Amino acid sequence: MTLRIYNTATRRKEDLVLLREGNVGIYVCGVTVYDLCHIGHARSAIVFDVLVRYLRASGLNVTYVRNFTDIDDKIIARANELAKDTFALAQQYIDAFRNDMKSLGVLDADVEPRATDHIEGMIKMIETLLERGHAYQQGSDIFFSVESFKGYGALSGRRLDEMQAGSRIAVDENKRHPMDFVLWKAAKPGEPKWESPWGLGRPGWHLECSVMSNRYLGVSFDIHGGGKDLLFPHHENERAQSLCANGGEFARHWVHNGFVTIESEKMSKSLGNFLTIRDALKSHHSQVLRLFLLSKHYRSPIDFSASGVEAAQAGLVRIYRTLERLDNLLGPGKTNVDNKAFSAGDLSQGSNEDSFLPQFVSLMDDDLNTAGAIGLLFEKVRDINRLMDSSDTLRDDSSLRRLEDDRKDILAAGQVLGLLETRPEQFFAELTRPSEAGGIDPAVIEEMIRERTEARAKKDWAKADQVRNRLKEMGVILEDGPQGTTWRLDV
RNA sequence: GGCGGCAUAGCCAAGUGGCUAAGGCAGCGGUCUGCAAAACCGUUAUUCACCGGUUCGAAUCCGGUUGCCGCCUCCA
Repeated sequence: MTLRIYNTATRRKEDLVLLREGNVGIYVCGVTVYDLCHIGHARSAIVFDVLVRYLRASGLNVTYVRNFTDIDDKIIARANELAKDTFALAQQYIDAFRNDMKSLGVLDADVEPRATDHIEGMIKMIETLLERGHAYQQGSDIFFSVESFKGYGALSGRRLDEMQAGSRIAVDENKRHPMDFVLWKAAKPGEPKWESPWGLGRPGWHLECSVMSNRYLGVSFDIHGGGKDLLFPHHENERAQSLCANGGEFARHWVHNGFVTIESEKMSKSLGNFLTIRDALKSHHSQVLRLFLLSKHYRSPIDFSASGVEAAQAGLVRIYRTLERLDNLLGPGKTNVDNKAFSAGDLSQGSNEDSFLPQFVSLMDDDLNTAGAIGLLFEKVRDINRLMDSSDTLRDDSSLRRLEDDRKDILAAGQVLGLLETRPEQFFAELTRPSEAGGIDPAVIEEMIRERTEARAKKDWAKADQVRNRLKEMGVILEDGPQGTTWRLDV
């Protein structure tokens, strides 16, 4: 596997060349914990979740760091609004984040550090920046001097003289250059504060990521990720500080995911058009949301719409129906497949380039083309159904073996995408739970089916159809098969 | 003002120099079924916003036009 992934810093797809062979260090900017997460956060988390799952499945040893920013202006503002303690507020939303991520099937990062646990490191870093002439003090505030770093702007592709600093927000008059940013802020009364050589205060944004990535991954590491909106100023500033204080390369590869829009507009609180993960999960199954969010390339904007998610659900139902058929034919499949399924050795064994997994790998290797990979999954599903439809399959050993292999393959691919990890019957049960399945009594359904079966035996089709229609109105679909009649809720 | 992105069927969406332009959803026709459901088969873009150029060959590269979006302020 050679993952080729777009590097924002060079604006090109590049081979992921690792600093230490076999190991990947990845740092992703998590969330500032002052409110519930929305589906934009979900997309970002899912994209990097898939990246990490894929790297691991390729046999790499991944160290995944995702931080919490738990001290910041917005947290303070929110805490004041609610008359709450900032730490309690942050903790509340860290817990909420963890719950939401779990619901979405997003795996925990290996390290989930918090800014407030690294104040000491931040102070040290500021001292280094001061010593090296990259920072200056104004009163009790410390600023980073963007003009002291000639590479400033290289990451986001901007030039200092082309940016319109202050066009929309007043520039702090203490700054030497309008783009200079704060490293340390003197505490105002009632704000959380820490001791420092410059008096009581708190760190500026950006600094925590520089310190924590360095602490857990080193001066130079492989991948730094986050939403596109973090590119400037956050990542630009982070990079500037880190390179000035630590040297090295900092992040070798920058990966940024695109936004989720609603009605083609970026979600924002001022427009009131943002949807929390919780609310989204009330009306949609988590795997449906995942499939939906992965069905477009991660760098493009994706528009969240009810019809789009419903289409994703219809597609996922199709896959699960096929898995259910496979289970009925072959017995239940393993829910957990070998998570190293995509390492080069495994792939070369008895497979050619046209077979499913190598194709899946080549799509994923091409800048994480999950949309293409999902298309491939559907093609495989059709192949499987076709094979199961052929009448002699039931007695044909080689067909059965092939179906076993096919199932293993799609489950392996699904695992990388964080999909298909549920048993089909459980998936269908979960899918109907949020809707009004509550009013349906299985015993009543069974009785009605018995009634209909009797009518059918007497070829009383009118009565049989009447029962079918009554059930249909209740949202129950009947399926007559060789083993008798089964029922399911309409989804 | 600067920077970046996008435009592919009714809808969603891959494909970024060369076989018949993936796949999903929706629709229509068929197979199966007493009728259905599910599944399968067929069908729905001679064409990829528009104009010009490069090339033996372009949805794919280059230039221009139009439209939409994002960033330059906190944001995943």
